[in-house]
Amino acid sequence: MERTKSANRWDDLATDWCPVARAMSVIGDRWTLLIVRDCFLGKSRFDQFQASLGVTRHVLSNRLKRLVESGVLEKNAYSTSPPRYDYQLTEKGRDFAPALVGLKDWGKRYMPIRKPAAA
Amino acid sequence: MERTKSANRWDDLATDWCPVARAMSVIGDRWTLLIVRDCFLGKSRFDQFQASLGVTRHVLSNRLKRLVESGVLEKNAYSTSPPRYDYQLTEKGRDFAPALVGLKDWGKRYMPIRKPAAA
DNA sequence: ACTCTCCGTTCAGAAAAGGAACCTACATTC
DNA sequence: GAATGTAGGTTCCTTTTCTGAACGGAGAGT
Repeated sequence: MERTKSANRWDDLATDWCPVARAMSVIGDRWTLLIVRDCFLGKSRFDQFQASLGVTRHVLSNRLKRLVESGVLEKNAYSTSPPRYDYQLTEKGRDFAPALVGLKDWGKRYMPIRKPAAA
Repeated sequence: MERTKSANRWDDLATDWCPVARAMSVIGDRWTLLIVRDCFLGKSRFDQFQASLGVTRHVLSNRLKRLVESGVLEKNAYSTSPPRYDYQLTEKGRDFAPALVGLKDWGKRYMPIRKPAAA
């Protein structure tokens, strides 16, 4: 593991001077932010995320793992008889709400809905 | 909701029902948001972004192209004698400020600076 | 015993990102 | 007037990540 090299690659964002970059190191990967959005919309289970996003199970698994590691989500067993888990927002995750609202407002204003092709 | 094929892949985000997802279709790719941040910090030229981010020129070129296409940035010739261009935020880009501030605040609060390894 | 659901993991192939060199067009210096 | 430098890219090849689809395990239902 040599580090001490790159000027600033993606994996170094966690230690960047800029708080936006550090935020991106947690939620900047493809799909991650949309998983968090789904959590705000009440989704909490693997298959719910998968159905909602259409992301591959492989990537979803990876993203959930990273979100738990970074303290945005918590993995809880909601059933032990069949071992089942769900993912809940932590305080760190819930406090992401203002940023998400900012993105929502901008998207609402500047990215109006367009139909995919035609009627 | 028949979608004919993909439930919801990355490239379909532009037409998603959710404004956050539509926002992500513009600024959700790796590095894109940090380019926008750099614009807010006064950077405007290709090599400035490249030096600031450490992203490859190839990816940077692609991201700038897409940001111009989506109306977040404008490409202007600031010199014709040596042909030189810079990238400026449009109104759409400038109005991204609240979202960026939301991310900054969250990063500042929940992603404190950690030193890369040790001295 | 067979099937179903939920929560993943594994594998091969496609797409994206990384790294470095190269190119254009002008300006400067030798 | 040939080499050198600078800004803004493009091209090429390798490495990493994502996709798509199948497989697995641990109960539950029938």
